[in-house]
Amino acid sequence: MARRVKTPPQPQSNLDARKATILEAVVVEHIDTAQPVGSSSVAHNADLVVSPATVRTEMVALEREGYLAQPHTSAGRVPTDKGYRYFVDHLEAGVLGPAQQRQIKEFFAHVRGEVEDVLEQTSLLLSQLTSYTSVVVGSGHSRATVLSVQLVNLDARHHLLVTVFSDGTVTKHSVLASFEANHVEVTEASRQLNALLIGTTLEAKVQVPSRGDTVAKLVREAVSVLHAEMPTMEGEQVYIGGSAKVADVFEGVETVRKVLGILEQELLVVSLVEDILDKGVTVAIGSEHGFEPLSSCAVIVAPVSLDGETIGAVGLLGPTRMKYQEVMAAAEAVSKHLTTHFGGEIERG
Amino acid sequence: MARRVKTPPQPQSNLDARKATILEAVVVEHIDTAQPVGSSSVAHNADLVVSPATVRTEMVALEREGYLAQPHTSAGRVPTDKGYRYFVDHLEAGVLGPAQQRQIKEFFAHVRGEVEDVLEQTSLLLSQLTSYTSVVVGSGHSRATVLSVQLVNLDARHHLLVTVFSDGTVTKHSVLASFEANHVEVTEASRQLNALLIGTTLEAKVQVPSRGDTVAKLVREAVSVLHAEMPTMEGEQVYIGGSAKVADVFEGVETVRKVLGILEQELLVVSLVEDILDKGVTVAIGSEHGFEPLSSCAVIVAPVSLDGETIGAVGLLGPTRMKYQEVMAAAEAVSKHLTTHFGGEIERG
DNA sequence: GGTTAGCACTCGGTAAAATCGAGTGCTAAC
DNA sequence: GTTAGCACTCGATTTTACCGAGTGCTAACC
Repeated sequence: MARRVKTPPQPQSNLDARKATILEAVVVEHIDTAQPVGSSSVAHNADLVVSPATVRTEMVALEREGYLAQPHTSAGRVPTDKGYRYFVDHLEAGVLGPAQQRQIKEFFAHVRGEVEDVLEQTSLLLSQLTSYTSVVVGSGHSRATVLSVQLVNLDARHHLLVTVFSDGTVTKHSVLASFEANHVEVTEASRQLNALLIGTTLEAKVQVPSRGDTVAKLVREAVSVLHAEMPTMEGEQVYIGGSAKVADVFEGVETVRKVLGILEQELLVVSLVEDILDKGVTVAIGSEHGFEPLSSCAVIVAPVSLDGETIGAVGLLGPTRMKYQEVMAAAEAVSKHLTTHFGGEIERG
Repeated sequence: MARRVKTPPQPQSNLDARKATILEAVVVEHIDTAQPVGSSSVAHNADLVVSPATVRTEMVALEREGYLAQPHTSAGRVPTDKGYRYFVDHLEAGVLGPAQQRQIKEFFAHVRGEVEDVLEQTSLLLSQLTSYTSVVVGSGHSRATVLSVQLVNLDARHHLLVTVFSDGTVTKHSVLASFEANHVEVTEASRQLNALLIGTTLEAKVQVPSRGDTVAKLVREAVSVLHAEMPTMEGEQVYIGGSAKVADVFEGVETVRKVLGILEQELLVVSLVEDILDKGVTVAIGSEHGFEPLSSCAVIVAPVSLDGETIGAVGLLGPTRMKYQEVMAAAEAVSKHLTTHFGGEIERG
């Protein structure tokens, strides 16, 4: 679909050095204190050797250009989304603290279990690491091929279709037949399904038998149930870690409520993360993601890829005044580790 | 383990009719307004034909007996946990509004899909119905027998053990072997596993082959991986619906944070619900569940059973001043529907 | 003896007033 | 272009006053 052109990586807006320094100082301090920042604290701060008055003049300019805003006349300045954007675009990559590095290493050295478990635990790790709410998305297995199919009968009419995919995911689907089938027939259907489906993707059409016998009917039923899953894009996995952090990190019950409400709708979250990823961006600030209820949030995402293909993403959600450098470093580190974790798992095998 | 004796069903404390009426009036009004309740509003209210002064005298008594409390001298009274307890114990069963009844019927008429999906959706239904956070717990499948096992090989050393249980659950476990195995061996191991495990429960010990060939080693490996799951009590499913409601329903960021934090630890939630269920109770108010961080919460649970056995539970979590009657009715109705939904599903089969 | 009207009293909540001070914009001098 | 100086603004905080809902007590009432 038509999307806005990918611009973020090359910052277009240019500020002279001093304005940039001032803007940065304001952002840094405001992230730290959550308070509007005044001219004098900026002047005293940093490598600026100018008076507050000069800073003030510059701030007026920055405000006119949309980088800063004033909550009210006699208050300091607060960064706008555009201000944060500039800040982030000009951020040199941060380095993780040694403790955090150790924690990540420790985690990936000891984590084990199914992919799903690893992803879930990773989301906890991330939220612990950053104190923000984390989102870990594993993409669907539309590309995966079928490794094995099995029809298990629960009773005469109820069967369970269990499918194993090449990416290690397993799905189950109830198959409720309008006719009875005995054990032998189910086993035979299972055999035929295997012959039919192994090696195919869910997207592929398969030739189902058109005969009218019980086995053929079972096979048709099973295939249709399996393919019916397709449109729902199932297989998308989402793991949200540290939703409680929302209450810490946002002020105002209303905001907390809204954000929690969004987080509950996991599909929404997935599409948000994928949207951001599509735009080739790693940070979406405030209104940038075009998602009104989250206009006071910033979202940081980092893709997890395997063989050059994106197989998932990790994301972090916080207020616009979030600790970008730290969090971006954490997201990147974890996504890298995830990549090698899964990559290594397969190569080593 | 030793537990407090099951008392709640037969209320031991007896208040004379008037005190009871007053207590009830206070509870009702406080639930409605969230404000301390004064003597005059109680006197005007209801079937009491006494003056505020009399009500006051009674209130002093009720306070002395621990049913009411006064936030400060010149304020009205607020129910204590004990007060709520009395109220709940003497509550006649409520009736659901027609709209809600319809919604529930509608839901169960149209819901379909796997058990897991139904439970998840049910948790959403419950929270929508009641405006509180809901918890739906499906108990583990320790009692279920194995219907089918299959070992699928991903590559020479990685295999996936997929097990189908009689209750319709499916589990998968990675099996990482220290040796290589070819397709034929894996298939054979799969066959032997089936022969070995079908019909057994996870608790049962099975006789594994002690030979040293690849197939036997695979079988041993697979069995041990499968049985290793046992102690973790896996199979417990939890679905939490409407966690965002927490922000609406509790005042004070601190409380919201605490409750959300608890909800995140799903294991904790399960054990809480099961604990309450164990005590034979359907409502746990404030400190009754002995779980400090939730001391400002009330939890309502209703078991879901099948063939006389408890297979799960639905729960609702709100402030102690929650709408008990409504919520209990909703919980009961939904749990009944769930029971028949699953019961019917199997019988009809 | 239980009930009630009357009354003094308490004390949180709200509102108005006073105060403070961080921060601003402007101007004039450097 | 920079800066010191200054009047001004305006949110936040504190102070004070006040209101009134609600209490507990007592004395009268039935």
